[in-house]
Amino acid sequence: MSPSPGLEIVAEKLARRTDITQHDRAAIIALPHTISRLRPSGKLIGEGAHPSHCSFILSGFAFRDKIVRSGARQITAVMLPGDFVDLPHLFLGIADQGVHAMTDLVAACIEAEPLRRLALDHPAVARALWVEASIDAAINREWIVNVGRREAIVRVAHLLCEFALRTARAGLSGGDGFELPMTQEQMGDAVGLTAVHVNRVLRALTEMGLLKREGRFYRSADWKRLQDFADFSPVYLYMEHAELAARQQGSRWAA
Amino acid sequence: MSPSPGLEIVAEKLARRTDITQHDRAAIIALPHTISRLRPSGKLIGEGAHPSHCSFILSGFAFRDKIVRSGARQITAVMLPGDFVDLPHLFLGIADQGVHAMTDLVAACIEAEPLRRLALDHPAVARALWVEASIDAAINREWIVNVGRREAIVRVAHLLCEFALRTARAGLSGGDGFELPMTQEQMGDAVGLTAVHVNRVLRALTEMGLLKREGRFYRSADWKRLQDFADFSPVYLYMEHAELAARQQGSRWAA
DNA sequence: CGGTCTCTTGAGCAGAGTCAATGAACGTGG
DNA sequence: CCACGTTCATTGACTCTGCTCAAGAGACCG
Repeated sequence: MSPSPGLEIVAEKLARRTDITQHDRAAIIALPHTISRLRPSGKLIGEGAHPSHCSFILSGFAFRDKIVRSGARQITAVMLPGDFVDLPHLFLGIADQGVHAMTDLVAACIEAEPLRRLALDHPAVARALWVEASIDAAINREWIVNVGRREAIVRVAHLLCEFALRTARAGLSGGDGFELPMTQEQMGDAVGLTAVHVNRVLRALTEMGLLKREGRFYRSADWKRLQDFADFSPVYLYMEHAELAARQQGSRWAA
Repeated sequence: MSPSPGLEIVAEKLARRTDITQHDRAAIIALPHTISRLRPSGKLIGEGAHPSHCSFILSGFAFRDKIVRSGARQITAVMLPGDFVDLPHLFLGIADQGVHAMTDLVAACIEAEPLRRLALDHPAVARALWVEASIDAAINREWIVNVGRREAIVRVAHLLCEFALRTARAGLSGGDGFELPMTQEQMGDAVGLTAVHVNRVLRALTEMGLLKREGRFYRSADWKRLQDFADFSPVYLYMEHAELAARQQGSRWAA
């Protein structure tokens, strides 16, 4: 826990979608915070906890989950560098879900109360945070659809399409594919399948020529065709127009 | 569309969780709006539309849904009187989902831009709306879990438990049960099952003595036991303490 | 009184789960 | 440097939950 790397990157992130004044920016950077480093499966927040801070991911992946009575886990969200981890709980007292590191993780833990005050006193910041929270919720809704009404192979394809775009937006996609640092068990927990079935379905996608895998690195020879197969439309990610146009045209890693 | 019934009730709703000044209250009531009446399945917002207003339900039920390629529908949320319909889209340009009336519906359609301005200029209002949006999202997350990781009969029981509390909070629960004006097909679309299977599962719940049905009116002889069976914990509804205590003790309709 | 919508129930099927075993990759301690 | 334990990926055989197809019965409406 060192207070070294500043919150400039948080201000950057918020400024990407919303006009932020220099004054707002300074207020963001001045927020009290610590830097926290976690190992895979390390706990950021426990289910039922009263979070006193709101984390922002600097590097690594994290996920939110809930455990059902049978012991099964459902992952409700995966967060990438540049995502806020705790926005859903910022104005609710209790976390209704746990948050864990998926990989080695570095996060800026911003104290919640100052952040709430900042949001309420700075309309532009409020707006920017609100948009982030709204997108978080939009992804939740798409996941309900994915888990509820698509067959297994389409679900997994959809998950891959989502992360293709999100990793690209986070600057993690090298150009012709992306690394998705989830075990097949975690993928199953995200889309409501067992790890065994995820494995079979990944094989099927590969055999169909829609996907290439090397470990956890995923490529597609025909990105557009995978999106079609996956019933994937990126609207719910609410990406900035420029970004989306670039991705859609395949400037990054579509064939 | 008549501007008659005022927005006092919206101010009330927001004041239930957050302290709102008289000034805030006046600003809310002054928001430009119309009253709209819809028949079942009438459209409030189409998927892909650019909503220019944010509705608040005065009476009746509404739901949000998305259609997948196969033509199947997934309901992502059901809204009751006192719920905001469009909060998830307020600061996003496009609606990623459709919103329809489930029953005869009366809603106050508040113009979006003035509402946004109000929220940004009045911190207490922003906070109140943010909390509402956060609860909306919390329900989404619980639905992901329900659809992804619970077996059919538990899913349906969970849905019933949720609406037992939410209808009670909305003042719709008569005392010993509640009316849930959804067809079994809609229930299936909400929990990721077919109508046929919902029917079978409702029968099973009845035969287990956990549920009594008369048309769409649902009762339980042992509310606590149904909650246990349903793996239901009301935390995610973030009800006010007083409400929750009352419900939990069965002062309304638990046996 | 016919048409439509919803609920109900049966019979058979299949998609995804369970159980189990094997192998690869990796880290760790001797 | 190697033996071992752990985690993850992979594959097969079998099971079962929930789906599909189909048909009938009320209820309601024009």
